[in-house]
Amino acid sequence: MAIHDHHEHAGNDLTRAAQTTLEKSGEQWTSMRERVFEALAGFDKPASAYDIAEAVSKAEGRRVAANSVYRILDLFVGANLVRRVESANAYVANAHPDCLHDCIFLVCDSCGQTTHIDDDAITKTVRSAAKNTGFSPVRPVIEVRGKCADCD
Amino acid sequence: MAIHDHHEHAGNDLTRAAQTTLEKSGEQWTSMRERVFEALAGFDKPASAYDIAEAVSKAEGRRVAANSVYRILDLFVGANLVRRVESANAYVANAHPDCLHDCIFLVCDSCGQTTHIDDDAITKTVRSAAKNTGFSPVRPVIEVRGKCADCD
DNA sequence: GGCTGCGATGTTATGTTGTAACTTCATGCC
DNA sequence: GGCATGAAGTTACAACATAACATCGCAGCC
Repeated sequence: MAIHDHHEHAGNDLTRAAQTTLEKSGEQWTSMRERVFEALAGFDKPASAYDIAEAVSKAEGRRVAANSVYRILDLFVGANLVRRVESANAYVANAHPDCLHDCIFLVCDSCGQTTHIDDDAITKTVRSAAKNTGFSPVRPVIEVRGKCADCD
Repeated sequence: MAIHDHHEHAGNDLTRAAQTTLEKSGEQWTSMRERVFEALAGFDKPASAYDIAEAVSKAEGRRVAANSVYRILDLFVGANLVRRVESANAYVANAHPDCLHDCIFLVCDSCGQTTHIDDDAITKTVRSAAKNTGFSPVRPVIEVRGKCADCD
């Protein structure tokens, strides 16, 4: 699937990888951050900040404000632990926070399932097409809306 | 800029082209629709539905609800008169409603200026990468965030 | 003329997503 | 203890989007 090899983390392994990556970037891995990360990783499709706030609230037995979740998500996105799916206003945990990619999301319009592919050839082409028009690309957003194999 | 040649409309010409395209798709070109289209075309960067509602309200001297604007924008997007910039929650008039493209937006994070390129080679590659994973692509969303030549 | 059907628009309300400003809490350090 | 700092809580609000229902205007028909 990916052009190069890298390790895909899952479950506790993923959480540990996230923790390591975050700490390497000089940030703390707090229990609140862990809960947010695990809540997000527990969804099988992109989750909104409010979805996460609700999940954490439930798990926690107390009210957690969306606000706090946003703060943490922003931090996570900056540290590559989490990606934002722009066309869905939602977030997904990054299965390999330890390597940096422009990534491509395939978002099913029926069921919301979102799969993630890395294709550096495509993203490089997009970046250079942008550069050719005098634009300095920072972050390509490449998402494909359509139907997943199950819904098709 | 574009891979193939097509006519870029502007000003009144663009409005007429939009009208023609919309009518060809079996919809009416009402005065309200014209006002919304012209308001959008009058912005030099992507405009939100609320921006447009405000512009039309001002031009009209009466309050126009965002709601009505959304309805018309949805119609326009469906008829290819207008494109939605997902990563900006905003809309732009399509300079050539008469031909259908997956299109690529370059969005400046500083000034909001958004330029539009058509590169069918890229979009075809993206579509086929999606197909290769069993996904049926319907609408690629390809946007590049970065800095425009002026802001760089 | 008056009735009816229909598409467009208006109106009001509400849901969802995202930020801002300020407070409180926990921890480490002096 | 007192204080600095960063995390998290609280409250308020701004921005984006949709839903439900009322009204208007016009074409077709009796």
